[in-house]
Amino acid sequence: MAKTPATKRNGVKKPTLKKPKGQYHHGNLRAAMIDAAVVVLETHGIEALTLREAARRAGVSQTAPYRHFKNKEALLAAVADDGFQILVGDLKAAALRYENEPVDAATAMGVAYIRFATEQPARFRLMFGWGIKRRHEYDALANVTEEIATTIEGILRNPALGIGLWAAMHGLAWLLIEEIVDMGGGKSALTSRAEIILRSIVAGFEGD
Amino acid sequence: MAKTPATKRNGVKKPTLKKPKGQYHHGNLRAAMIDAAVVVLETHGIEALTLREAARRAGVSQTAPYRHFKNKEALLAAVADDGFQILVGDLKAAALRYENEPVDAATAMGVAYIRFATEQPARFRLMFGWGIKRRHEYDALANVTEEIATTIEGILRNPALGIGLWAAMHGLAWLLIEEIVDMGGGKSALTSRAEIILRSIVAGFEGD
DNA sequence: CCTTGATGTTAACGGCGTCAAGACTCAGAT
DNA sequence: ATCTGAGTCTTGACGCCGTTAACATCAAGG
Repeated sequence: MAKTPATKRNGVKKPTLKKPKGQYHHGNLRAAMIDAAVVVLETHGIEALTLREAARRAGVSQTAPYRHFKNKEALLAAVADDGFQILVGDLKAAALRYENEPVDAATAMGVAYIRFATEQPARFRLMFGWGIKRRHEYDALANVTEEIATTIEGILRNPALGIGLWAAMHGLAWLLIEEIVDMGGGKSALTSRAEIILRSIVAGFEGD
Repeated sequence: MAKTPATKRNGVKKPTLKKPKGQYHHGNLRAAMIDAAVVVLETHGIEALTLREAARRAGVSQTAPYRHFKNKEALLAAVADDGFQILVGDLKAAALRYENEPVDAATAMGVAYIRFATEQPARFRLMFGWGIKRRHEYDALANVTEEIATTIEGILRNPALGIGLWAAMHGLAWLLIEEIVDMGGGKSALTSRAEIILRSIVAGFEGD
């Protein structure tokens, strides 16, 4: 949904985090909870992300969030959806830079995908590692994953292979953030090596 | 480590589950805990997998497992490692069926990978969705992922692309079990469609 | 001003992971 | 035969968690 973006990609100001003390109402607790959740997620991992901790950081009591989220899962869904909005924006931007050049466009999308994952690994895991039934209970999530699929498919000459491209991007991202494979070097080395792999996969698709 | 397999792949008998009642000692609590954990995992999902529940199913008190596992995470690691042993066996068997035919062998491995994931999705998620630091704290896990990597690389003419193949297999498996993409049809249709995608990726690698 | 609905607080419940202290069992040394 | 000690399991307790119920506060419109 991301009705309230709260903090932009490189947000200049964070309008709402802690409740103005002395005031009974917070003002924008929903957004503040999402922000707090994202911070906890990336700094202390998902196991440290508890409803109570996020509420503490927002400066409200532990049960206040229930006015804005049905339960903990709903907060996680909001955080995930927020991330998906950013991701889909990144992917579209990457594709747009190489119109009519499928191989370059697909490779750029893959690089963007992997950059997102490595920059916010915990959030990325939350977005995709969630168990089955959940996802379909939140319309926003189902919609945005659909959007990613069509974005990817729109790049290739043979859209049916979109799944393959997504799978390759996703698998590579996942193996990297879980540190199951490592590709040596710093961040730039990682990106360039990932690009090589992605390009060879895409080339296979495009018959080049 | 999987020192005590407890239940074989298609285990004919389960020697140890509940503690023989009236007896003080269980006899094989470590294996029984792993078995119980696997059952809970696949029937009620990972969020239902608690130390106390597994202990209940094994018929012991909630703290008995601490004699065999340092903490909950150690139990999960054992379950994961058990799964990895099965997976690596499946992969090697698939590769062995098509010696000297890289494309077929790699495709077969991919199919085996996806079959494992779709047959035991919760366990598969546990094995790979674990957060970073953990994995390196358990030698067995680091070793077996290494083994998978070399198994995959051994198939291709250009071993450097092993990462790409693993990524493709893994990503496809993940998108399927999370039901982010669906490939229609029943199980056999899924397998055959997955095979097509995998083959086109592998073909790109092998320059065929 | 007074009602009303939205938003926040306090108190409490059961379940969880974990620790500390004690009870049971059994193999081997005396 | 008995003692002993290591290994195993139990009971009891602690703090944290998600969640609910009952109550308090605030903002806005009649």
